[in-house]
Amino acid sequence: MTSQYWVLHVDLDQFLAAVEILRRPELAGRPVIVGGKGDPTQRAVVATASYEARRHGVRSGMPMRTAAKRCPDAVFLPADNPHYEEVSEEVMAVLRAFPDVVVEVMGWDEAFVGAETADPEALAQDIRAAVLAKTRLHCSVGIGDNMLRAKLATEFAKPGSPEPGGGGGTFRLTGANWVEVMADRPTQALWGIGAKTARKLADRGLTTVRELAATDPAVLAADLGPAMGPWYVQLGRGIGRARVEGTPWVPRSRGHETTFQENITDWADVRTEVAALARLVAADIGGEGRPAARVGVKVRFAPFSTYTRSKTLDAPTTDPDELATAALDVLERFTSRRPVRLLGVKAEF
DNA sequence: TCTGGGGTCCTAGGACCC
DNA sequence: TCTGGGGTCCTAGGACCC
Repeated sequence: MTSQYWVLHVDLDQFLAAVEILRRPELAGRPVIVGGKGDPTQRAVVATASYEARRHGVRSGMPMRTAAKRCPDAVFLPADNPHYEEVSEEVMAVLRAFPDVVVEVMGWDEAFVGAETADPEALAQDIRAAVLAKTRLHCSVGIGDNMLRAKLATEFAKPGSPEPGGGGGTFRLTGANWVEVMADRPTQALWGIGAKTARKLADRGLTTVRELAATDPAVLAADLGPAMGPWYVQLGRGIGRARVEGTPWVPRSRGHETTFQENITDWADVRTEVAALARLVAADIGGEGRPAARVGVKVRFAPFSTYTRSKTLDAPTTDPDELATAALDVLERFTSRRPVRLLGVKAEF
């Protein structure tokens, strides 16, 4: 066997729920739902549902209230982000400990691994075994000849995948089986095409990956934008970035936002909250030593209409007073005084 | 289904400049 | 003066992802 470059996509199974079950083993086998403050009557959404909860139709992103209706017997737990961050770091350290691999972290619970190997399935199994041994967490690994295919392959590796040959913890998706596995699926199965774009494509007669792949990129460029149009066609053809990048990520922005349990009706309170959010952001970017060049404010009025305003600062700053003043200036550009559901402040570098 | 919080990138129009 | 063309920055919004 000859060695070649492979992309592996490592994705922890039901990460937040699995971490909580490790802390409280008596929860094993029970439907566990992690999200918000763990109170299903509050304004919050599900961050992760255990497989048992998913069997009742609970999904991430679903309002906690809805989850409670679908699965009243579930154990609801608050999201403990600092802990998940710590556990995630342990997992990433296990990946980085493999010799001659490049690791690109995509979130708490997933990462790409680039490696030169003759046997990517063996490497995938080694990774799964090492992660399990060192962290007691299970993961699935997608194997691909680029990042797009590796990422999509993971879904077929996951426990319970109905794909023939799938569900076994690893799955390989390359140019060799792309058409067989993907061509008849809806365009939304692709990583980067959501509900809105899938509908736009369907309006143009493109419902399957096969149809998208056969489209002239120039036609979609004129229609859906010079970058996005051709990119969608590339997605349909299974084309994506081939090399995993190990260089550390430099954030472009840093922000905080809050949804209030009760809408705010007094504009003086809105101003107070915006100033507080700006100081939170200032603390973050001050700690990172990166001054903000722009400040943005987001306001979501009840029931759910969202607007943003922003401005470029005269000079970049990390000063909390300056950032709070700038955020309040930007806030003044909102003229509506309807009840406010959410406020956010963001710094751009 | 009464819809979190953290982000990224793209698009398009207008301002402004040469 | 009825009027070019290119480039860049600013801003708001949209879509997507974890």
